[in-house]
Amino acid sequence: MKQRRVRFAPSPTGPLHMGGVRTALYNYLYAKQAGGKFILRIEDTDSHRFVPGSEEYVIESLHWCGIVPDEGVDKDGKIVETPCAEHPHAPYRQSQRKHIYRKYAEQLVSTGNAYYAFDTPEELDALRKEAEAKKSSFTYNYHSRTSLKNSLTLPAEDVERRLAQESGWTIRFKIPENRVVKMNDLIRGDIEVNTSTLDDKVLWKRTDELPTYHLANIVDDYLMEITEVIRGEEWLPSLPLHYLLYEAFGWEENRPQFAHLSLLLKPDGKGKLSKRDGDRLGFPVFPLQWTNEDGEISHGYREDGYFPEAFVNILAFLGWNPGNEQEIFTLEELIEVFSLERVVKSGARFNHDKAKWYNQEYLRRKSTKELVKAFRALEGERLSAFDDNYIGAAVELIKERAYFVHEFWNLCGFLFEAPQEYDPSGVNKFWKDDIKGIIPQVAHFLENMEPFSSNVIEENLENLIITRSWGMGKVMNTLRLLLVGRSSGPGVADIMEILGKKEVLRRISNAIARLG
RNA sequence: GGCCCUAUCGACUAGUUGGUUAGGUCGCAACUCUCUCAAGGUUGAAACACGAGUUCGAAUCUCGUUGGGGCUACCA
Repeated sequence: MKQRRVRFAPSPTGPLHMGGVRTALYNYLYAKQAGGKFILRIEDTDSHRFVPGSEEYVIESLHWCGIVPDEGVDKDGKIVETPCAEHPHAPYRQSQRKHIYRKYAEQLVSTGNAYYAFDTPEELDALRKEAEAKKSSFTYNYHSRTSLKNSLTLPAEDVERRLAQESGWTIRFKIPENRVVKMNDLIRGDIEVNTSTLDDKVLWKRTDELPTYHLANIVDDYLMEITEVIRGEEWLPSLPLHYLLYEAFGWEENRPQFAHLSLLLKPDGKGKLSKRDGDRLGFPVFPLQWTNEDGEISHGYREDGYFPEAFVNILAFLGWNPGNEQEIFTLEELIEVFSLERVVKSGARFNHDKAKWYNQEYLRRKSTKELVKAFRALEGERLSAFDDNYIGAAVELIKERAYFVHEFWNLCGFLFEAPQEYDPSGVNKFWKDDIKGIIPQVAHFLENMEPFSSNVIEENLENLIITRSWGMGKVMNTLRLLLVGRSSGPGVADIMEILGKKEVLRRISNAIARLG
């Protein structure tokens, strides 16, 4: 079997959305499992919508996820522009392949599969508005093209003159009339469409003298020897055109197989997931943070504290499952078990809670060493006076209660800074006259405790409290309040062990002094 | 409007050759553990969109309806 070659082909019109990352991921998994190549190609044939920085954003996003292209991007993370052994099909940016497409577009005209059209955008707009007024719609097709300005209707000399004189003309594909195109999709099975419902799509644009997606895409997939096209469902309606193009070029033998992925839907309401949903519902829709030209910041999974492994896992399970009950998969494991047959056909709704759960699962799987490093990266200054062992003990105490590393400080900051104030409702509830007499006795008892370890503290303290009939809850909750300033948190004995005897006694006496 | 795709708990989904108490995960609830809050453990509520048809028997096959999604640009 020949080598599998798949591609991810985003257009640089802004930040890559998580749905795009999922498409890239599925392509990557498919390629890696088959021992094939994953290619990145930049489809920048729309000069008007180009957004600076989006190409770099795509590459950085994929890199963060560990979805690294085999072809199209060099070791420095740049799109390859000149062919070499590893990147034989360069350039991988379509704007730099313009000369290639022109030839193929004209080939289609000469074989009668396409024609020059001279209608201006304004003329076509007018026709659309006119049709709209009559509650119908204008379509450039077998029916209407006979009455429009193109090389099919105009005399040959007129066409010659226009091609020579006029700067603007487009090339349109001549969709055959009343034929059934039989297609196959790896996920959806057989699909049939009658060509009479299709329109004569523009293949070559007059406005920026570049091919449209349809032409560039087919030519590049052919030239780059792509074997499977795994892309979003929004392309399904143009699949018949793409089939027809392969046929018109005589490339049917080399036509890739297609797989159309369902779209990611809004968590609530209607429609597909969009940029705005993230801000509205409080979760990121982009892998990495993005700042647009107006300075507006969109959240990114990376900056919001998601681990890339978790993000990849979340994406993989949005529209695919392994068929068993395992939910946590590394990239390597996903490569092993992924299959297009198990991709779900209907759209998947993103769920923020489940995404957080995934991150929590990955957080729990991290070693203390890794978490200490991540914690330091986030809270460097506040932790600088403490060594890794101390921070490690703190992390181990609270890691089970966190979804994200950025929650660590709130969960265990009291181990690094003595409380500045005491939760008023806790004070109100616990700091009563009887306990005021008990706490100094407890402090005195702790002074002589050796070793000052969680188990010893727990056991002895419990004995003391029970013997004196003080009440476990009352004493322990008060101690927690005095030690950390709050009435909730980890076990008191565990907190004491990490703080150490000296600090514990200091905090208790400070608290007594402060609270009176 | 037209064309195409799609339809199982609130969400993600299993259920690939028709026969299951329709399973799992997130979330939710209760109980439990417990010095608090989490976490953990146990349990529970929760779904085959609807209508025909085929069949002894349909979540599963067929048709229709309805819902959802996409496309309908000289955007991708």
